[in-house]
Formats: sequence, structure tokens, C-alpha cells
Amino acid sequence: MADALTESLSRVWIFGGLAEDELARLSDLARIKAYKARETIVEKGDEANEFFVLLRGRAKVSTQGSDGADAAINVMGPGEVFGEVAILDGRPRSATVTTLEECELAVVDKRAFHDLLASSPPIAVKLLAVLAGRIRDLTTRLEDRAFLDVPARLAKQLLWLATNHGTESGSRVRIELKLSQQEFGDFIGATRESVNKHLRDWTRSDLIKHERDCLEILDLDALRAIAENR
Amino acid sequence: MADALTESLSRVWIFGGLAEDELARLSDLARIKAYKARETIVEKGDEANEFFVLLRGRAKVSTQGSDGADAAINVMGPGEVFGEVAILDGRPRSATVTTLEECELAVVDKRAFHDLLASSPPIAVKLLAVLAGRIRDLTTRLEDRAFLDVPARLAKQLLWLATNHGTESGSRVRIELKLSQQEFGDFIGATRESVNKHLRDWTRSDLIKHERDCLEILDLDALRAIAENR
DNA sequence: GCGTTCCTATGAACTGTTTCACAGCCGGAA
DNA sequence: TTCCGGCTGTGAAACAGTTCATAGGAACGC
Repeated sequence: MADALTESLSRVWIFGGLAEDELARLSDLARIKAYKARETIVEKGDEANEFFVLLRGRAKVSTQGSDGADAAINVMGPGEVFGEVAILDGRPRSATVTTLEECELAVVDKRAFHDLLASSPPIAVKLLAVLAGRIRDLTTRLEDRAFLDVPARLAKQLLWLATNHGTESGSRVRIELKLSQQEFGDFIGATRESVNKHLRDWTRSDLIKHERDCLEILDLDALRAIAENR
Repeated sequence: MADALTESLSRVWIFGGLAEDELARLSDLARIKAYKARETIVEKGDEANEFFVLLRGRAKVSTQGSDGADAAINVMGPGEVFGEVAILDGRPRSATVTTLEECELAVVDKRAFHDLLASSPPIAVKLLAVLAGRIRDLTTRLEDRAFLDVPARLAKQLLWLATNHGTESGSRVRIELKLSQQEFGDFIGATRESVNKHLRDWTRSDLIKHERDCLEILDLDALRAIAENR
């Protein structure tokens, strides 16, 4: 293992199976880029020339409506990759990615990325699995919009954040993400006010506790029950 | 070109770049399967052992809620492939696929499919593009649910069907698909009654004309305006 | 410090959509 | 033929969630 970047990339799942020389070649092609919190990395509609690996920090994937409204899709953490959709089909960016915190990413040029795919079947296959996972996730989100009401969707979103970006402490789970109520609404397809109302209710009945930039889930089971519309 | 199956497969986009011997090998591995109208090909939740190529007929992709309600995602036609998601990530089927008409498909075993991917980078790359397209489509659907009201979503769905499964005749477009109003509702996330109401309104104002098993769009521009919430 | 701006909080009015209830129609089965 | 099940048609009532209006608090810049 040569430098820090090579080291970092080797720990990213989709590059896991790569031989050392291939990894070195990849890291030669990649460059590091740092972002502050709340910066836009790629914007929906832009021309796409790069593929990204998130090395540090968390970022949000969302898509804008004509009037500037937002629909959020995902929160990514270290080790996740993004930007592949537009690179693979040659069309403009399909969504916007914004940092939620300070982030560090590895940026790979479109050309280099394509070469890598063509020359390394294992990577292509792993990337296929990543895309399959995305399709699954989007399908579930669509299903939720169709079958669940606002409180159920909100509960489900909290649970998702808890398992994917939370830290357990006993029976509680802390979610340390500075998402505004507006942003929660963007995720579940509801207004800021609705989100506020339900969070308030749940705080009153001690299901959750929220302070600034941190939300704690006190009663996982109760939230699960709500998430399943029971 | 040897037999009919080889011939058919060579015309499917993702197998376009395949050398003749590879194509022959693939068609050895595939078998043909025929379905009548309204049969289930794969069901959400089932174990997945096969990948499919739709050779003839149309099929619907949908996903069921707990109470049996349906959320529809896509209508596929000849040349399209499906069933790859569960094969790629090894988990159960992510959606249900049902024939809308008589269909003929090529079925490829999971094992053979994986071998094919590992040995043929061009196919893996093409499949990546297919998946990217699906992600794009799902993202758009999610966006629509968030930003558009029922009439706009319905108009958009009609326009989508028109361009993808319709036949032009002058300024009109015919959509010859036997989808019930309930199924239209499943596609756009609305009730049968709402769908009925808007189709009725549009029929009255001569935007569309619908008879049994066939819907004709008379005024594309008007529908486009509705689809954009104007 | 102070002002500005963004976020949370909360209730009242409004509205798009669903739910419910019922009727009629067509096609297939017997 | 008649009966039955599934699809379409339609309106009234109910409701979930949004919109609007308004207030207070925390954070940031100067």
C-alpha cells in the first residue's frame, strides 16, 4: 500500500477485490477534493464528467422540482460511491448531491472510469450490485409513497436514518445529522409543518427527543409500529 | 446466425455487441418460455434464479403493498430485459412482473448469467447503462409523486405510454393496451375513481377518446400542458 | 451589542383526493 | 338465455395534508 489515497480506496467496498497494481493505477487516476458543509457537489441537469467516491463526511442526494422544491432520496456516508448514473448513460446529472458536513472525496474522470470498467469485470459486477441496491431502494420509496401516510413515512425515515447513520447507546439511538424539518419533509414528501406536528407529538409521548442537530430515538418499537401503519 | 433464438437475441440491445460465437453460447444457455395474457412471471419476494429477455408481448412491473394494493412501475415491450436486480444482489425478487398480453421470453439461468457478465465486459457495461436508465426512471417517478397532482401525473403517464407503446396515426396516437382504470391508478398513485373522473373530463373536452382496450390521444399539446401543471 | 436571516412552532382555513355507496354495463360461464 | 363477476360511471361526505398567517428562538455577521 503506497499512499493514503490508495489505502482509502482499498477500503471502499466496490474496489475491494482489486489487485494491488490495479488499485495503484486507479489511485493515480483519482484526485482528492474537499468540500465544506452545505456545498453542492453535482447539480441535476449538469453535464457529467466525473465519478465520485465519498471518503469522509455525509452527503444528501436530492432532485429539484421546477419551482425550487426538493425531493430527497438518500443520505450517503463514507465508502459510498455516486455520480455513476450520468457517467454510464451519458446523459445529464440525474440528481443533485449536496454535502451535509465537511466532506472529502476521490474524483475519477469519466474516461478513466470507463477504462476501469472495461478492463476489470469484477468492478463492473460490483457496480452492478450497487445499482441494483439503488433500484431496490427507489422502488421501496415509491411503494412507501403509495401505501403509507405521512406519520408512517416519517417514522420509517427516522428508523432508516437510525440504522444507517445513527449510533446506538443502550436502547436509544442517536442520529447526529443536521437536517432541518424542511429536509425531513423533502425525504418523505410532506411539508415542513406536517413534519413538525408529528415530531412534536412523538416528543410529547416520549418516542423521540430532539435537540439541535441531534435526534434521539427512545422507543424503537413504537416507531416501528407507526412505520407499518398499525 | 444459427437458429431463431440466436437471431432474436442478437436483436436485443444489450446483446448487440456480442461476437457470433458468444451469442451462440448464450442462446445455448437460454431457453424459451411462453406465457398467456395476465400470468405472473416473477413475484416480489420469491427466490430469484433467472434472468429474462422479453422477446414478444408486453409485461407490467409492479410491487404489492401488504393489503394487496398495487403500485405499478413500468410497462416493458419486446427487446427489454428484466429480473436482473435480484440476480445481481442475491436477494429476493424486488417486484412482480405480469404479462399484459401473450408473451414469449428467453430465460437465462442465474449461473450462466453471472458467467456471461464476468467474461464479457461489454455486456456488463451495457447492463450498467440499462440499470442507470431504470434509476433515472424511478427518480423521475418519485419526483412526479412529490411535485405533480393527480391530473398531471395521469397526463404524463398517458404521454409516456403514447411514446413508448403507442402507434401514431396523423396527429393522434393510439395506445392499444388493455389496462383497467384501476391499473392506471396503480401507475400514478391514485384511486380508480380519480382516474375515471379525469379521463371522463378529458373525453368530454376531446383531449382523448377511449373505447375498450384502446385509448386514443387527440390533443397531445393539451395533455402536455396538463402534465406540466399549467 | 444589534439586526438579519433561517429555523421551529402552532392553529385555522382550505382543498385535492379518497372513501363510500350505488347503478349500469359488458363478457364469459353454465 | 340468465346469472355472475369484474370494470366503468358518478355524486356526496369525510379526511389527510397543505396553505396561510403569525410568533418566537437560535445563529451568524458586523
